[in-house]
Amino acid sequence: MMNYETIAELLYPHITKTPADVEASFPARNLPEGAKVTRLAPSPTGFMHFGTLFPALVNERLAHQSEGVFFLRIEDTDAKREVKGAEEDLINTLAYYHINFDEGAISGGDNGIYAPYRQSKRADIYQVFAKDLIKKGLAYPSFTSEEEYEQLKDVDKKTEIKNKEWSAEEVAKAKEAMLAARAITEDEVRNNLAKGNPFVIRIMANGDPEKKTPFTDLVRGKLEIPENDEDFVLLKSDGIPTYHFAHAVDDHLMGTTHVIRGEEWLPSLAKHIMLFKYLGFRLPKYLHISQLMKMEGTSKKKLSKRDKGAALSDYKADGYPAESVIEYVMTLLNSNYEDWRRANPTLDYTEFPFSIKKMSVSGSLFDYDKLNDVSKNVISLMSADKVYTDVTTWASEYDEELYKALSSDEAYAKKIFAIGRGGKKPRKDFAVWRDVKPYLSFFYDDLFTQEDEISETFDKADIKKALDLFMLMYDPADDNNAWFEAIKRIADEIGFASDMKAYKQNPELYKGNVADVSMFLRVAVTGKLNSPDLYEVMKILGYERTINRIHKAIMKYV
RNA sequence: GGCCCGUUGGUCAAGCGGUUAAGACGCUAGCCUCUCACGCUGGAAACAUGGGUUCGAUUCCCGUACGGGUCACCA
Repeated sequence: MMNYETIAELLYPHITKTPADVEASFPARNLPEGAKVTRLAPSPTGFMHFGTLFPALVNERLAHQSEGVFFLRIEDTDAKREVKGAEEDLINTLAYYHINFDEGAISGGDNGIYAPYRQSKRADIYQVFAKDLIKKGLAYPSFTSEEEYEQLKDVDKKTEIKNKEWSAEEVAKAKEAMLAARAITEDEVRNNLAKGNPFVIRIMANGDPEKKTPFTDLVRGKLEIPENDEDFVLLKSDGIPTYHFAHAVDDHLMGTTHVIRGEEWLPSLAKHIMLFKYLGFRLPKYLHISQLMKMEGTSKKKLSKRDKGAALSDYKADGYPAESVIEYVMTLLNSNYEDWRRANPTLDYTEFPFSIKKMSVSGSLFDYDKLNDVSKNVISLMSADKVYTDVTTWASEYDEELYKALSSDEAYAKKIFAIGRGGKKPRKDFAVWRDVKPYLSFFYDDLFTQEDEISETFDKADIKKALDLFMLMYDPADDNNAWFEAIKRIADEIGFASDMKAYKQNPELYKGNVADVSMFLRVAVTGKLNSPDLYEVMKILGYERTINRIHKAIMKYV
């Protein structure tokens, strides 16, 4: 007869608290009915990527929309994989995308009554529960010799598993070994401890995978989960828990009501259900978000950290405003978000009634075209001041030349950004701040380049004459109409059609039309065949700069 | 390989037993227009497959195929 009580004491003599003691020090939350408590629980093993932002936003919305609590817990249970600076990057990046926490491991500190929020600092808490499970015969220690342990550390588990195909025999064999390990005796424990052999704590799984547990996932609906029969590890040999154990203990203690995570966790659900049962905890609600995919050749693949577009820093570098990225994520998360946005173009996204029911069950494919379109819309609704501020901030970090130009004359730059902005049909020139420079470089003499030339089909004499005439006729005091009337007169003067309708009916009667005349001017003034409204452009450039540009162009035809 | 999840146009996605199967992005024709960017009006383009259940299946059930996930002292 095994004495579980004794084994537990041998293993954890320094743990004197009971689960009840721990529970008492972490009282339940006092929140209004229906308030959701959610959390983001990242592990600091790399830099922020899109796949973290995705569930982060769901967690944040669901909590704050229900007057609940959203907290940050750092799952730093794997010292080997920990990356320096990752936690800081995580917090900064989340803040950049307006993901704000009510409590947790915020900016280096611990903010909240359930502290600590870093799992590496909670070892004793987990051990209290582990010890209790051992006492109850629901978990047991599993020793490895020092050599075996060293070997274990060298194995590249990830590639090994990836390449392994599990035969039925192997599975049966592993199971047998597991059963043998359960029968560890008090003496064996004593001996191993005396030798200083490291040990892990495993759960004593009593599930039968043939039996299915009905389970309801908030996005996926009714599922059938096979019971767990695997004696998975609860505490690693360093005394730190695995994800599974930490999840059960922490989310219980911290009062998480909704566990929102990626669907890659679905297969582990059986373990978690078992743990909550063994520990006597009430199961939280679960919501498994479908994975974000990317196109690789002809098939879809999980968007992994290394993929282009996965690192959130890429979006910042390209100059996607944070608002655009959030907006795009919202469209991915709730299928009716775009309809709502059309109906409420100026409301903040936080006003949107986020609904779990409208979340996608199948994975979504990351689509740059769509992101760009969303971003263009977002930017088109910004004020010129906001655009100026954002572009300048971006340029200060990524484009010194542009930064210098913009900051040299704030009022001038704002006038440029005001073109076609604020009306019912705003221009949509920018998807990213990177687009800004090529768009407005001609406004600055230092950045001006002659990009396009007038087609050879036009007579150079005509071009010169048109430009000459404009020099004479241009009156910066003219309004848009008067300005255009002048161009029409020039057209008539050089044998081009001033009336487009007449031109279209008999194009052979003319050498060209007003649009062509405008084009001559546009190429002279902006160096490009395409630009925003020329009248506006000239007004912003100012009389002198406009005339200078035209003068220079004329010189080419002399 | 075992287990789990999924499958509506190129992409995202409404739909919840009877629909001309929405909408968005992209592509495309045209209109508007001093060019561009907008905007407007159109167009091409889809229910993976086989069997049930049913008067009737995109919708419900089963199989098949395909795709994805997962099987660590990682999360």
